[in-house]
Amino acid sequence: MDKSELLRIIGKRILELREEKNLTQLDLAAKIEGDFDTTNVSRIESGRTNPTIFTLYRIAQALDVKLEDIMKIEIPED
Amino acid sequence: MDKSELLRIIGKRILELREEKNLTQLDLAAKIEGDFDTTNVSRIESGRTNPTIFTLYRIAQALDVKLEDIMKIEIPED
DNA sequence: TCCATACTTGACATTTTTGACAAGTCAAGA
DNA sequence: TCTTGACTTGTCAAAAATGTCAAGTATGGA
Repeated sequence: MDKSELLRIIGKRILELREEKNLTQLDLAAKIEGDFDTTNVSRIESGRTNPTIFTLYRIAQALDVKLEDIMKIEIPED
Repeated sequence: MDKSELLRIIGKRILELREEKNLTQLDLAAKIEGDFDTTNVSRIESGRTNPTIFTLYRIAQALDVKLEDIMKIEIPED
């Protein structure tokens, strides 16, 4: 799996989790610890950025899920 | 959990996985797809840097574990 | 049609990761 | 002691994430 595919999958997973909670990007950004903008949510969900683990951790916290839940992705065998 | 604690935990987990496989930092760096230096392994294992998800993914691949296995950390309740 | 909401996209400055190299520490063994 | 291997730490440039704002698109409702 290449970088862009990984980022798309992670982003899609975050989008799914956010929609499960019925949150808008604005709601999510507001729940995230520290400064966070809907711009970043959009960029991450659409796979246009390669977030750091701390950024993902803050997102996981705001979504009330574990960090590993965001990583539970069906990784195509290479 | 604050940022530095998260990074220390993730780093420790990678160190554990690497030692389970009896790899040196040099071995690991060499197995990682694309360019990777032992400097980076050291910085990540010691929690001095906040790696991107793609970097962690490449490390997971080199360690033959799933990305989520690196994230399976006992998260202290806040 | 107009408006509001939700989201995307572009631009920008700041900060940080990444990749590379050199030098330093530290421990084990000849 | 000297050397080797493993790892750490500092510096540096290049690339990229982050944070912020503004503008654009799209949809649905009044």
